[in-house]
Amino acid sequence: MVGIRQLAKHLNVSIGTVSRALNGRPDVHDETRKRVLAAAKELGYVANQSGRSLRQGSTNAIGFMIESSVEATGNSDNFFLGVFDGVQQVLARHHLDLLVLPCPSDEDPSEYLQRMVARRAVDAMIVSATHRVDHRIDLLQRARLPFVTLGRSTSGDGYPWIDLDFEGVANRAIDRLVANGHRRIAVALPSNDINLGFAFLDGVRQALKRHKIRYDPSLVIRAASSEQGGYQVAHQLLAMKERPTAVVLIYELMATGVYRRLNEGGIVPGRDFAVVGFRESPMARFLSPTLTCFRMSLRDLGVSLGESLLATMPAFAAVYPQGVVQKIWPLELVPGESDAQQPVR
Amino acid sequence: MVGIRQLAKHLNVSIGTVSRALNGRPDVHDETRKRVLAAAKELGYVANQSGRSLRQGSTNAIGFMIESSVEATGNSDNFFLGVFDGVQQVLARHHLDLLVLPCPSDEDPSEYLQRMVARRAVDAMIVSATHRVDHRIDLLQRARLPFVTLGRSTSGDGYPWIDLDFEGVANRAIDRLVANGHRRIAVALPSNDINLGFAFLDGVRQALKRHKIRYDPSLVIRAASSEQGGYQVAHQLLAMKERPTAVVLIYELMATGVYRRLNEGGIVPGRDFAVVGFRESPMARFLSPTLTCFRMSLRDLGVSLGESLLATMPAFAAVYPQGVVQKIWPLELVPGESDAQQPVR
DNA sequence: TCAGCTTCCGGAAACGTTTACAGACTTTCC
DNA sequence: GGAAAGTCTGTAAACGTTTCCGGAAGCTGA
Repeated sequence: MVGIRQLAKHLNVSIGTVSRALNGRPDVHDETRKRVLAAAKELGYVANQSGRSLRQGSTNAIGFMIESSVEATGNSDNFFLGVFDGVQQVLARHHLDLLVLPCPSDEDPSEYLQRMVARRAVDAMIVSATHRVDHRIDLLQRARLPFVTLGRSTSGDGYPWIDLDFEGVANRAIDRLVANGHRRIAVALPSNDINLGFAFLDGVRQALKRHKIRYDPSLVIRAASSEQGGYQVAHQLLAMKERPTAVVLIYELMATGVYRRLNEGGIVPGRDFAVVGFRESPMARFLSPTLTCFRMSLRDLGVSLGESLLATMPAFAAVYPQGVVQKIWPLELVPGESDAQQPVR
Repeated sequence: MVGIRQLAKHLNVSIGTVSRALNGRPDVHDETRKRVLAAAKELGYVANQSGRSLRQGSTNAIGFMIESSVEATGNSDNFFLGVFDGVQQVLARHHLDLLVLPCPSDEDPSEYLQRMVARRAVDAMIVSATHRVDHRIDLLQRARLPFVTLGRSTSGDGYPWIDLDFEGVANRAIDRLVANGHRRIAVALPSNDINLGFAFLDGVRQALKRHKIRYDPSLVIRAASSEQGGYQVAHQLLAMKERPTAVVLIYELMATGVYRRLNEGGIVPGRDFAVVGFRESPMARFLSPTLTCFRMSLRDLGVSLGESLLATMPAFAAVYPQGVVQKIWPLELVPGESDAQQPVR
């Protein structure tokens, strides 16, 4: 493989000149720069990343930590692919690369992150699926590694985050259901302590209070973020003595499972039982009757994450002067038929 | 941040000794090693990856290239999450990390790969979604970077791959449909030149030949790997003058779209029109009537990919002496109701 | 003419590791 | 008792790049 030395020798210039030429430094003759660029292309030279980052102390890469276990992260129906694309769109403007770091399902997320940070393989991080208390945030702050989280947490202080508007979604979902005459409304929540569950529940309780409906903890069902989780939620609800007439789901993947269980019981969503889903996923678009849910642009979310991250990196702060971004990401209501009907009394 | 120098000074030993102790070299006193390990943990020292890989010429990381665009890859993100987990299980045994490299949707995959290879950020690569002719394979061979592809290609020569058994799946799907009395069978294929489309079509034509059914190119519909793609396939089929009685789908994401279009036309899958899907995805499990499709373990596939990759890496060839692995990955038939009925004549 | 400025380039140090080598000390064996 | 072997450690070079620094050459203006 050709290194900068071979390239320099081939051109009869010093390696310093080659480096300056390739990095767009002003103090190199235009003619020389052209020759260097041409030769680099011809010989297929690309700077060795290890050498470069050792010298510069930066890697020109940013990391996006996800979890391999769908259960843990919650989002799944092609959620991440869309977000990656948005992030990369921003990073490409600055010749930064995106490395996705999937935490193995059998490793502790904090330890995994610790390893990745310590390796200094990336200059900054996007961390998804934040928990109520999330040591990863302290860890990143201690390490002084720029980061943005996708989701909030009670840990850490004054760090940048972007969080889907779980609170708003819950509020609007309840509002719609109440407007349709429902009073006994169940909620499906995550089974772990991922933060979005708390935000969602907050929204639910706010809305119930506004509508002067007593909050009944027995109507909160915890389940996994999966089709099966949704099935179990519906199953539990149907088995209740005082059966609720509606359910609000926190995970996009739950909707199909809920529909399946309802169908098995001969119960038609939107006629006999109201369902409000979360994200309008490709899967949700298929359901019949159509699911009332909430729409967002994954790509735009990715762009926003990328820009917020750059804003926290000293090297780019001038270009993205937003400072510490803390943003609630809005979702747009997509009215469907699944919550259209009054409950049967 | 603490480097090996600070650690050495803190322990009053040389940096050489620290390095040897941490890397498990035999020529260091047990007592010393313990002290070093303890101090490293206490000070939170982890070797800087850039320095290490610069010296060793290897990065202790392997890359997994995917494409951000679902359309291009054909797989949903839950497909990859499962595979990642399997790969990591193998890599963890050798302290290798997995970096997922998502090719932006607006960048040419070969150029993206070229960049990643040239950066020398990984020691080896797994490349997914291979095309009929795929320059990435030549590129990797020229660069002498160990790699495995998920999917075959006509490019390159004697390189390791693992490919889902598209041919076998197509054969079995057709067999079942023919056994159920179908003769006019449509096939949904990818709209691009991804290799799996060719393998699938080969299988279809083999099976048709065995059953002495003429192959009718007009029954081959090309569409995107998505719910919408499936919808369009069904739409086209229903509009045909000589309407087929069955369809075999190549992408897991298509099934829901096909069902939706059939439902709209008041056509019941498995009664009025037969459908055979591809992978048994979480989504597929929900469909009603149940979808006839094919099951595989994503995690096992990941493990196999990981082991095949290590077998091609000189440093691990002794541990994984399989040599160049070329493996057809089997899928298990999951009989459903969607193809159960004889066609209406 | 020459001091001062600008433009361009080469030389060399530095980044943080690993590892070959040499050497100090201890043990073994005749 | 001394040579040989074994055990452990320190020293220093090397990996490929970027960047500071000094200096050569060309230009400007008095």
